[in-house]
Amino acid sequence: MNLGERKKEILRAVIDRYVDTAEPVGSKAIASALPRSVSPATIRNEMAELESLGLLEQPHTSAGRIPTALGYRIYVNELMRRHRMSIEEAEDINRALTRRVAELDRLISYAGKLASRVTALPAYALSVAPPDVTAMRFDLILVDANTFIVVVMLTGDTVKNKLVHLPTVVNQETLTRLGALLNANFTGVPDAGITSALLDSTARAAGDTQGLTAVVAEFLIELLQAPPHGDAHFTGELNLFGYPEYRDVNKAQRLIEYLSDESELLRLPTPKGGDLAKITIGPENLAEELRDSSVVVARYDMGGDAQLLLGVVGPTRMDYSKVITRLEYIARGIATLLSGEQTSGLPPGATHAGIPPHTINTGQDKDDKGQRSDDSG
Amino acid sequence: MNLGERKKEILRAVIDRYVDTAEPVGSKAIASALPRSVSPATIRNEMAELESLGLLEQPHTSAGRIPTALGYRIYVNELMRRHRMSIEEAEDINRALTRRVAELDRLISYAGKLASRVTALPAYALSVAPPDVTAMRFDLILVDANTFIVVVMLTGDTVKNKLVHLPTVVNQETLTRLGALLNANFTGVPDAGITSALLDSTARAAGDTQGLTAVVAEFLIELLQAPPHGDAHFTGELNLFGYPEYRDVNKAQRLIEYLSDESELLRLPTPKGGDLAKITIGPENLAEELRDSSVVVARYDMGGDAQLLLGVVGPTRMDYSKVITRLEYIARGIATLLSGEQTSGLPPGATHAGIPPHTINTGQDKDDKGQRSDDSG
DNA sequence: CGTTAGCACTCGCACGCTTCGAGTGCTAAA
DNA sequence: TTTAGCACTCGAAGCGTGCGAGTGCTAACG
Repeated sequence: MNLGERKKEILRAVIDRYVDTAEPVGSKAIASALPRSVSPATIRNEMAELESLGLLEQPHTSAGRIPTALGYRIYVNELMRRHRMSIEEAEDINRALTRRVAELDRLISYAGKLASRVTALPAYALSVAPPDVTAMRFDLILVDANTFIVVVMLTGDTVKNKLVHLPTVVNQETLTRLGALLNANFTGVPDAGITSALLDSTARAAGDTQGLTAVVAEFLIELLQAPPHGDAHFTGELNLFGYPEYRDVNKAQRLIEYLSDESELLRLPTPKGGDLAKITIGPENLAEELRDSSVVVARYDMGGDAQLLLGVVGPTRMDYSKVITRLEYIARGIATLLSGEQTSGLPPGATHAGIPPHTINTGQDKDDKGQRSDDSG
Repeated sequence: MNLGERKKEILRAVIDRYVDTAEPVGSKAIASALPRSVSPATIRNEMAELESLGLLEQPHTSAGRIPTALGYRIYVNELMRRHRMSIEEAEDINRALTRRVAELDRLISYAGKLASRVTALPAYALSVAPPDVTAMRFDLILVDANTFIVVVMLTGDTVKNKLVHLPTVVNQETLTRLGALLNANFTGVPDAGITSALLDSTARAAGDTQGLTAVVAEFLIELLQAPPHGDAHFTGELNLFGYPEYRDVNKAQRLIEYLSDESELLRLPTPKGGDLAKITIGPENLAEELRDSSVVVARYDMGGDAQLLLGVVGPTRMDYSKVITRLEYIARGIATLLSGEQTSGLPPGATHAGIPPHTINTGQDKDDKGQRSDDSG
């Protein structure tokens, strides 16, 4: 899209103002907002052209203009000024992050909450685990005659346990033997590798006639499959009601219901390749339910194939620049926390001063001509 | 409150209808709804008296009547017909319950979801654990030179674990000794019993110079304190928007925000003494935020001091009878699942046929004259 | 030829008025 | 004590009007 310089300024001004007020903006307002002094009439002519290019539209004759999805696209790809967080804000986030160092699950969900808070939008957080989670070691702990605990350590420093009550009596010997066999046969084995043949042979070798092997295997399979590809958390739904575009409660409700389904979250747009973030505007969304909302997602790679995805959903009229900056900042902070020391104190990469300027990547899948911009001012 | 028979019928009729329609009900509607045939004028006279008794009110002069909080109170205590669930409904709930047998946390939270679904109201579920959770056994598992897993089994068949990375090297010997000492010194000890003197002596005896004892103790304290008195789950917020009394989004939002705070959930009204359920109507609520909503909560004792609380929050105009029946049914089902077999299949006490008629206890703390009724008609 | 002033026109919105009807209280008769 | 009749109240819905923000078009200007 090659627009004249003035058209760009006008489009940007219209969007900036519309993002602020949620009301159609007229020629007069733009005229007084532009640095160069032009008359409203000139603006009107330009706006008429921007409209015929499909970047602006009028809700009705006699109203001002509002941006179309395409208009936002151009804005995001070419026009948007990179938002810089204030030091206070960065410190606020840092403080929120340092306070919480807990298990992965909680940290991820907390990231979502934090994102929601700082963007004033509903947010979600996904940790996309490497698809090849496997067990690393097994321990079976005899508690009493018919109770034992299975402790399974998985790749990624995750430990899970389960208390098993049996209708029959177990002895330490069987348990020890089974433990050794599990460690020998089941570590490093993916979901699909757990065949009934393997189960049978293990059970026989362990002298297990009580189905212990099956119980453990079932638990293991549950662990390997359970979060299909990671944890999904969605929070901050209520923020939606703060925006006039969701004044219609049913509309908001439909959206929230859609997003409350974990499996849908996993299907949301994801930044691919070298992109750190992805903005999907209104009708660019594949899901019907998102067609008049936008999704902004930041990705952070946590070593291996593990990724952290942190996203928000909101009206197409959102402050993409602020949102994306904040999401990236949090994702980076969380990821560094995870990969770095377990001790508290924010890792250097996540301090305000330490953030390097970085690419805004706002890939759009269909008819994405690969525009990218590194607008640093 | 001693009302004439006809006044009771009228009050009941007004409430039944208002619960249905959410609109002021007039004399004519009542006249045609009552079994005995009376003219609207008579009803009007009676309604005027009910109004002067403070049981009904008029939103404005020329509208019909709506019940006051006191009116609901009388209704709930004396007039309400006990709702009987249909077999289909009971089976629906049974089915939902049998499908889910998981860890306590999840089961409780699932109970909330289910309650919310069957009542079409926001719901919460609390498992109020006996205040005396303690550790029952410890196991320390050496993973590699500077990593080990702590497995703690708590009262109530809960098992928790934590992976500990150390900056230094541990050996199996230290770990074994520490494990034995933990089992000797820390089992059955409540939160407050974990003194630094105990820590010191244990560490010394174990030959622990690396602070392992402290790490484990910290984890233990976290476990013993963490859920101040159990887990709280709140779900189904969105249901609120289905009711005209929460058409004002801000009002709904305030309520939801209030209830999203776990610590507030713990402070909600609780059935005490012999009561199985408690209904708190509008201004009877202590919390300002609940003053124009009602809370219905069912309790189920799960052996020991452990309780399951299952509640919903909604407009004062709610179908108390249906709601209370359903909550009790679910609470009973869940509690039986928990205390009963781990295997699936609903315990006998929770089948439809098996539910004995039981007391409706709708205690009201202030000026509760102890009315109770076992209206089984 | 781009820019701008002027002007007629459009159209949503807020305001005030009217009508309608459900429901009431009161009175007087059954 | 109940009921028919009646005047009255008052919110909700419908309708016309005026207002104002904003537009597109035309014609003049540099």
